[in-house]
Amino acid sequence: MFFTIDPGNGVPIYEQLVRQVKFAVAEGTLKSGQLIPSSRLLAQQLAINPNTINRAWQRLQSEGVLILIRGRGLAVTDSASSICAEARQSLIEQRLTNVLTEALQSGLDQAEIMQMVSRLFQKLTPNIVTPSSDDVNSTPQLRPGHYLAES
Amino acid sequence: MFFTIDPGNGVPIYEQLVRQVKFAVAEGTLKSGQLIPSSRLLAQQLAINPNTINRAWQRLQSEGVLILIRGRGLAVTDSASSICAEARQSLIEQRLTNVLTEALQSGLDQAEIMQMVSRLFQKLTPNIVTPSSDDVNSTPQLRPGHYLAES
Amino acid sequence: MFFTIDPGNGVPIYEQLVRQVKFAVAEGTLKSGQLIPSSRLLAQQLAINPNTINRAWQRLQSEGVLILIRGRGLAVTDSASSICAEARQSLIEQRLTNVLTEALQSGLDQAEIMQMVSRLFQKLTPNIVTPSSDDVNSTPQLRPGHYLAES
Amino acid sequence: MFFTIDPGNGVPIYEQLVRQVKFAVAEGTLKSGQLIPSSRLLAQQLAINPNTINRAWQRLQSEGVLILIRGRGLAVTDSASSICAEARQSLIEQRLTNVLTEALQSGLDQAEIMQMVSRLFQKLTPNIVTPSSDDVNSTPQLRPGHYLAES
DNA sequence: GTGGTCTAGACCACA
DNA sequence: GTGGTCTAGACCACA
Repeated sequence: MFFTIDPGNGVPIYEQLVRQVKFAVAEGTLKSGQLIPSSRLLAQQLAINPNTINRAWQRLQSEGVLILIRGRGLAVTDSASSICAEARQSLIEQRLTNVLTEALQSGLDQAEIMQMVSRLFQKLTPNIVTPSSDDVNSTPQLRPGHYLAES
Repeated sequence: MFFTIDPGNGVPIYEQLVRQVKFAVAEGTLKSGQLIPSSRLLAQQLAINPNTINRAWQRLQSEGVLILIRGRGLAVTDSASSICAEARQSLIEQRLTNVLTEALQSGLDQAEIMQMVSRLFQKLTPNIVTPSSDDVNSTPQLRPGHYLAES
Repeated sequence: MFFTIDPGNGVPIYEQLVRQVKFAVAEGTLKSGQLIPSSRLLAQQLAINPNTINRAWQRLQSEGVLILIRGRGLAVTDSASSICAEARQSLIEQRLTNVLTEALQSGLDQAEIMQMVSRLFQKLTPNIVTPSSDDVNSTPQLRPGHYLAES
Repeated sequence: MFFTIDPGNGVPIYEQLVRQVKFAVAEGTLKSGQLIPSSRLLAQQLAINPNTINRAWQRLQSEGVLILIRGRGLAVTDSASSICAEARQSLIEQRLTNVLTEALQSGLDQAEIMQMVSRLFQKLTPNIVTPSSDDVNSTPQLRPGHYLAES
């Protein structure tokens, strides 16, 4: 499947998994009825503790995103799509609010902050207009090892 | 003095103190040579353990923001101003980068994110020019109980 | 592992630990990726409080020498080697500078000081080539009870 | 008189005073019978607490360097010269031993350390052969504010 | 099992 | 009065 994990970036591993599933569902990459990988299999692939994955999958079950189908595994629920879209929205909003609040409290004003945001976007989004063929896989914001870095 | 603490908001208390000092120095509220409150006094005022404050003050010493003057207390160093201005800049940038990166990875595009940022700013910074009468007391970013909230 | 502590020699215990880790990394004894002993284990072995060890390990984290791998422990970072080599160099230079400066200010001249240094080296490094039989067990610099003594 | 103090350099102020007196006696700058400044006067000049000076003067009395002459003040004893010469010797030796020991334990070898010592001497001792007249007062090791720096 | 945070309190050096 | 160090122990998140 498509999970990338960065232990030691501050965000708990199980949390990283939860977010990635939610984002995939919100985007439509993961659709209702689809099965997600078993904890044992995924644990092997990612070389992490199966307990950690169980924790993530259980969280997603308790939030109604996944449902256990006996003998088959965990599947994406019908309501997952709307749940995840909403979750994504509120998660991002929450985090943005926190950062903007802190930026304001640090003494920066709105104009300065907006300027920083614009500048950072330029760094984060590869030039869409003229992508050279070598460029295809080099979107810096996807660099594994920094996925979801928070600190 | 001017410290506000929110235990239980995820950010360690000592970390909250460290940031507030740095921001105050970056802003110019705290100036070179000034003594910061003694751990015992501040501990009493904030109703927390002096050790917690010591931890913050020591962090600031190790970063060159404060210097110990034996028998007198801790003073802001000469180099603190530039250190803190830089620290503030990189702290905010780092956090903004993380959130924007995550927002992009969640499937939102730059336009959508910018829209969220603008909307959030409207909520965070009450329009000072034409404050509606309902607005008077609702500056959310100053609510102490959520200062520096991160989770 | 290989830590030796001398409480009561003036140098704080946590400081002794910090230096020993840095020196071990600088020498290459501790390599990138290696886990250092857990605070609880080491606390037992050295018969000191785990908090004291935590303090040392945290200092090393804040300096980029160690990194937390959640649930596993603390590992030596990739950049630790260069950081520690540099730290060792500047630490020793700083201390040498202070002592030499003070020696000069005490009224001794360079020749006298150099003579002292040579004489002390003879005492500290037993002649390995032709060890006299009395010498066998008298390598003073390895006496644990004075490791890192400073006062 | 001739005292320079650096609060906040790690070495206690009273200790700085003790050393300066001892070194002055060892050098012959301060001679038997000479009176040293009263704590009240010196405290004013140095802008420090009189208690701190008393502590230094008392230490020197207890070591036989100073003696109280009622109604006149504190005078350098007859035996001070030999006491201080010896004290200077052992103080410097002790400190040198500590630093050299630590340098060896850090993994550096004798040759490397000797090289550092030589290099540092070049930085510390102004060129004696051709002192230009402007140079007279610029011996870097005397820079106040760094006198006796230890950390 | 691993650290991280916090409290409570002792003891010390220094001014 | 000021911090600095250390102990003892609680509670938590994470793997």
